[in-house]
Amino acid sequence: MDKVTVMKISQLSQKSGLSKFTIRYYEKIKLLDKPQKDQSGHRNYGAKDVEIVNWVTCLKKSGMPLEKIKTYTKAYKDNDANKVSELLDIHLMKLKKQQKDIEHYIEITEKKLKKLKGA
Amino acid sequence: MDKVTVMKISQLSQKSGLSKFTIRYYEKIKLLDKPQKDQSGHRNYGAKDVEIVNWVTCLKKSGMPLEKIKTYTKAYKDNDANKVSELLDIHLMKLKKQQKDIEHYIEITEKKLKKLKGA
DNA sequence: TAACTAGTTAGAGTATAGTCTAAGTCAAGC
DNA sequence: GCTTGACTTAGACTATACTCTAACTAGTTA
Repeated sequence: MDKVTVMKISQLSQKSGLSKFTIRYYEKIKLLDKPQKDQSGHRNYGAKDVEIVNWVTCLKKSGMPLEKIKTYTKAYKDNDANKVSELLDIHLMKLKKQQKDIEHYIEITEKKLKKLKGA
Repeated sequence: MDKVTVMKISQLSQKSGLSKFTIRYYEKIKLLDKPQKDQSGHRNYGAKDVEIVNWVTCLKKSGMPLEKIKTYTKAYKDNDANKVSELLDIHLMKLKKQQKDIEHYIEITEKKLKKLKGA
């Protein structure tokens, strides 16, 4: 049998951009599952974990609080497709609202700048 | 002389959407100036204060931390137009990055949803 | 074998941004 | 003149999300 991608916490940290502290913290608050450990008790992560962590980061960066992300990943792990779509639909609406807000803030900021530089 | 708009903290709270606690908190951390007080020691706010608070809210909602907002409002009060434009330019760039990121997250989310609903 | 590196744990500490409480003052209406 | 309601203060408390420390272990390298 050939080896599947297996990595320790440092590599997952590098790949995901999250610190080792944060990864362990996410495990502590049960946002991430406890991974398998090797004979020394060190965490072993695979490609699937990278995928999950990156998706969590995506949700987090778009403003979803960790508790909500937890609900989402739970539904995901439970294969509850209905719940997942429902949550993503809501998330999508929020993103679109955010998009509008930011557009608005850009306008305001540009107006302020124009006024400032014109004066 | 006719009366200029004068309001107490409750009305400023209503007009701005910030809680009374938050307004006093912003004063405490020196984000907002101490307003004038009436004979009973109650804060009096004017139209200019509403404007400032709304602008602070705008900056905050677009992700600027309070400490940064403080720097900005300081430059604004100092009439340091150069500093203000500089800060707003940086802010604008961040907003545009945010806009791109959100666009990206919307795409990802829509893709996930399509996959989920198609399957 | 001794040092070095990377990992482990529980739990303490930090940063940011509020949020609320207790105890009090003051003006208006009944 | 007393209750009611809106205000005042200092300071304690909460929530969210990390971030780090101390004390330890296990494997590798000179």
